[in-house]
Order: sequence, then C-alpha cells, then structure tokens
Amino acid sequence: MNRRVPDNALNLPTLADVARAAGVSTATVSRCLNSPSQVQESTRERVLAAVMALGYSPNFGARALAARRTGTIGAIIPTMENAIFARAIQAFQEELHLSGVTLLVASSSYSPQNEADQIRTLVARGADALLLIGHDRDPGIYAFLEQRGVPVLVSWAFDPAQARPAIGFDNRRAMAALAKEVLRLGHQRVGMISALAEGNDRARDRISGVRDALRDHGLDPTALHLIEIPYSIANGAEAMAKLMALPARPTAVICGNDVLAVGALQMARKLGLRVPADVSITGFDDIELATVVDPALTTVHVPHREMGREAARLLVAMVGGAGSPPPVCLETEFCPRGTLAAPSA
Amino acid sequence: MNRRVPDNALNLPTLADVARAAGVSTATVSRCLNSPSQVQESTRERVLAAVMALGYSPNFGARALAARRTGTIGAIIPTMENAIFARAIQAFQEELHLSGVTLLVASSSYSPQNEADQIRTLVARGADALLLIGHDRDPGIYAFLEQRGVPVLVSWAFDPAQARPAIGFDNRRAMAALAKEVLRLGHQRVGMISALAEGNDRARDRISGVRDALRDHGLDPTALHLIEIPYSIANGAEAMAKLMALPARPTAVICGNDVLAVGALQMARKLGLRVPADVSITGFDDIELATVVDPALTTVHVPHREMGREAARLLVAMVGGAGSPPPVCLETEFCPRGTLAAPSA
DNA sequence: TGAAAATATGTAAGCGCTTACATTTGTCTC
DNA sequence: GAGACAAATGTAAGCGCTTACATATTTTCA
Repeated sequence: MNRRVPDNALNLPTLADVARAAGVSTATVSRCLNSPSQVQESTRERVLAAVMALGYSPNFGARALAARRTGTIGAIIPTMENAIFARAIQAFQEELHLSGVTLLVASSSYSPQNEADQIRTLVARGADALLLIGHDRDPGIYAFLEQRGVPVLVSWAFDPAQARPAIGFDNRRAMAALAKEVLRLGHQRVGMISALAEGNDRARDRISGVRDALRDHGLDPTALHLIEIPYSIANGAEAMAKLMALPARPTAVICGNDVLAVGALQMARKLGLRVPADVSITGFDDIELATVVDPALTTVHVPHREMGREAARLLVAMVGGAGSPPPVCLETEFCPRGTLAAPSA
Repeated sequence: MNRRVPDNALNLPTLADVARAAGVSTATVSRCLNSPSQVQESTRERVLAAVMALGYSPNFGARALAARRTGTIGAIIPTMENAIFARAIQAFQEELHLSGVTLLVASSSYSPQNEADQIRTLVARGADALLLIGHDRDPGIYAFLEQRGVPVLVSWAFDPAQARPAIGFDNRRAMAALAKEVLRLGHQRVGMISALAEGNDRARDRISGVRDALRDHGLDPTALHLIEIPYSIANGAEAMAKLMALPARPTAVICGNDVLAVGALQMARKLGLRVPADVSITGFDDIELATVVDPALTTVHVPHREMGREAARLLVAMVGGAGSPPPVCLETEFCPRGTLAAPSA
C-alpha cells in the first residue's frame, strides 16, 4: 500500500485528472480556468466538459501556493455586534465579490492588542490586503505589513496629516458642524458621551470637533462635560444618567455615535425627561437604529455604503499593483430629526 | 538572472531559512510550530528565537496544501445588515478562535441561488467545514458537500425529521407558545407578518406554530391574515399598513421576527394607533432592537450566543473527525414586554 | 550492563497548482 | 513556397510546507 494514500482520502479530482480526461496538458487546463482567452475555443470546451464530468474544483492551497496570492482581502472592524460597520462591510463585500475576491472579516472588540493579533492572523491566513478602521495603531504594525508586502487601506477616517492610503471622512469637521447647530440653538451647557478616545482617532476627532465648535462660539472648550465609555446602548444610558445627575445639568448631550445616543434617549425617557423639550440628544453615523427610536435621532449621516464600495475598488487596485492612491475624503451630512431643539427657557 | 525570482519578490523568510538559522531540519521547525511538545525544550527555544529574529510567519497556501486543511470554517448567513445573526456569529467566532480556527462569513441575501454560490465559493476557498442556517436547500448541495468531504452543521432550526447534524430551536413550538399567549388574552383576529416562507424553513415553521395555536384555541387556522415579505423594517411597516387597512382589522399582529415587528410598531404609531391598547404586536428573536423601541417589544428570546458557541464546538469536533453529532435542540423563552395586551373591548 | 522502549531529530517525498520557457502549428507576406 | 511571425499548447520546475518513515540518542529496567 502506497504510504501516501491515507485510508480516509477523498481522492478528489485534480488538475492532472482533468488534463488526462480532456487529453491536454495541465497547463492548458490551468489556462482554461484562469485566462480562458489564451485557449482555443474547441479545446476550452473539451476541458470544461471534463471539469464538469469529474466535478473538479481547484485546490485552494495549491493555487495560493503557486500563484502567490489568495484572492482574499481582510477587514478588521471594532465590532460586529452593532450595525455601525455592517452597512459599509456589506457594500465592501459586494464590491469585492465583483472582482472575485473573498472577504475575511475579523473584529477587535475595540482592543488594540486584539486588533494586532487579528492583523497577524489575517496576514497569516494569506490576506492579500487589509482594510482597517482608523489610523491609530502601533507603528510596528504598519512596519510589519509593509515588510510582508501587504497593502493597507485605512477607512472611517480622513486625516490630511497621514500620507497612507485612506478613505473616510473628516470626523472632526463633521462633528463640529453638528455641534455648531446645537450651539446655534442656544445651548450653553453641553454634555458629551464618547467612545474611549484611547487608541480611537475617530472618537478623539469627534471630541475635538465639539471643542472646536464651543471655542468658535466663545465658550470654554474645557468646560465640556465629557464621559468616555465603550460603545453600547446600556453604556450610553448609564452615562446619560450621570450627566443628568450633574448639578448644572446639560441641556444638550452630544453622543459620539448613534448607539450611545439611543442609550441616552432611553435613559432620558426613564428619568421622565422629555426629548427634546427637556434635553436634546444627538448621535453620529445615521444607522438604522437612529430612525427607529421615537423621536428619531438627530445625527450625522455617514456615507457608509459609498465608503465600503470605494474601499473595495481601491484595495483591488492596490493588490493589482496600482500603487498607493491618495487619501479620499467623503462628505458627511447633518441630519436634523426629532431629538434636537432649542433649550427651554 | 534566475527566472524564478521576479523583481518584485519580497523574499520573505521560509521554513528552510529558519531551519538553517537554528541549525535544525525543516521538520523540527515545523514541529515546533505545530506540535511543540514533540520537540525538546532547548531546541524549541533555539528555533523560536530564529523565528523571531527572521520575522518568520508560515505561508498559508503551502501549509494548507501540505496539511490538507486550512483551519478555516465558513458560515453563510442570510444577511449581515441587521442584527439577527450578529450575536450568534460573534459568539461562534470567539469560540472558533479558541481553537485557532478562522471564520469566513458570507451572506446570501435570503436567495437560495446566492447561497448555493456562496457555499461553492467557501468550499473552493478551502473551508474545512460549514455552518448553514436552516435545513431547507437543494439536496444537490448536501450531496456536493458530502462528496467534497466537508462537514456541515445546520443551525437556527431543529427538526427531528432531519437526521443531519444541527443545533437550533423548535421554531414551530416557540412561535406556538407565543401565539398561545396572544390568544389567551382574548385576541380573535390575528394578523401575521412573516418572512418569505419559500426556501426558509424557520419562517415556515413559525407560521405553522401560529396556526397550531389557532387550532388549539378552536379558531380556523386558515383564516390567519398572513403577509409574507422580506425582512426589513420598512417592509414590516408596509405590511402593517396593509393589515390595518383590512375591513376586520386584526387586534394582534404576530411578526416573524423583531425587525418586522419594529417596522410594524413604527407604522402603528404613524397611523395613530396606540400599542398595545389599539393593537398588539409581537416579535421573535429578542435582538437588541426589541428593547430599544417604546414600548419594548414582546418577543421570543432565542439563545443566540449559546447557539453560536455550541455550534463552534460541534464543528471543530466534526473537523477533528468526531463523526456526526445528533441534532441539538435549545430552549427559547417567551419574553413578555410592552407590546402585547388584551384587546380593548 | 545491555537490550528494549521511548524520545528526539533528520530525510525527502509529495501536496496540486501556476507559469517561464520551449515547441508545435497555423497564418501571412512577398 | 520560404521565411517571419503569431497563436496554441506542452514541459517541467518550483511554490513552502507537512509528515511517514528512518535514524540517532536517551531512558528504563530486568
């Protein structure tokens, strides 16, 4: 018995089997599958018939080994649990699919350590390129990716100071625009509930945006009541309770994203506060959740789909050897709905 | 110039480089990485030092080719856009991670054709096993997977009539229990908004569950006002509008899941109907959305996390050659909240 | 103390595919 | 109809790793 044939071997057909059945060389079969135009039609038909007849399907590992790429792009998002990233990732995947690329998604749970692990895992998994959220991470990671020759695209952030390929929006400016609307209505005591700023440039930029607006309105930016807390509805509610217990209660609470805002809204209701009559609340992202609550959330619309789709195009081009594209900045839009109004006198 | 060294080669270190640096054979290096206990500690240290020094990381394709498995498990879910599957998939992934297995997620958009494509793609991508949602699909697909030797676990459904490995819950019984509560409160005219039943055994079972309960209460199960429509908040709202326009308006609307129910709730509000005073609405799944709306949704709690975690354990065992486990049925729980009450006289 | 058993390491044959280069065949051009 | 060129196909060398089996070394214990 041949030592190379374990008892449980499935003996799936190989390229060689197809070649034999079609009476051609393995190279021709390979070409039929990868660049059909190089093969004469009559031959191609014969080969494809053999492929069908044998139920052949290429071995992934062998193909990856020989071709030196896997046709896989990885994305690491902070969380899959809420919808913040879902829409963009869905669009990202759909667009990748058009190019025959498979998406591998991992989540970091907003932990830099975790993210670093996931990056290594995805690269080890043969990801040809990576989509990451935000610029903020250990420079060693960028060095590692560079050394391995893995192109990276940063999304969700646009920072002209960063030269690496990125597609995102200006979190700071977008949040400043929203905060300006809040202040324009006459709010003087403003609270903010943000994600943890540590290792999260989007959160940091949004905080800076609020401070910018305060400053522009002649208010003291350091007087902002800021609570940093991981994203979750429950955390948003908890933070809101704290803000509402303040001696000088804020009349408006700006939230770092819609998830926190929905939690805040829930808590306001629970505390018997009317929104927006007693307190205004704003979100950021414009996920579906924002329109489901009552009143619907005043927020900032982020073009998630467009970002996902364009990210896919850029990455496919980068894998194809297109070099580094310049950073792209998409526009966000202030989205007035039902949770923001002038403070009651 | 050697024809095998393209100009842009990265020349990453290989196993052989590590072996040379550590003064051992490639087999020893491989063992250090895959079954460290087989290697003497002193040797292991030397090898690992070399690995670090060179920045070595195994080539995925080569490993997959030689080992005949990729350490990847695929999951195909109907959608990533809403949170229905998010929690289970998150738990699934976390548990897989503990076994060093990577998860590949694809979504079918509730299209059987699409799902079949995705299954083929994932298998072609080297998935060692697959997690699928529900039993309902072309038998040819099961035959294909069997032929390729890819273990499959069905989730989200438990059907004692199906012998294949599965972990889920009894959609029919769970929905019947909820419907029973609705009927017990005295509702006589019941409407239902469901996902499309075609190719979706979960949806079908839930409908059957409602009919079971009607029958048990001496009502005519065929008199159920049923609207089938793809899952989305907007669709739920639209279906609700239709139901509310019926001459004999239902006093209770049972929704196939929370997403539809939230849409229905929105529409009720828009139509000026009080919930539950004027009309009761129920959901299914108990996703986060259910507790965010006001009033909170009466629904059925599904142990998503547990299902995901256990699915991962079962699949890892199956890949390990454990054979087919028997189907597992998890318990669901009726979740009374604010959208169900007795009909107003 | 020596043979058997256990442990540690080495050797080298593939795994199934892609692709550079070689060869064959077909098509023009003058 | 010979020579030049293009198109189609074949040949075979790896890609980097795992692992069956061989060999060397250490331990065990009668």
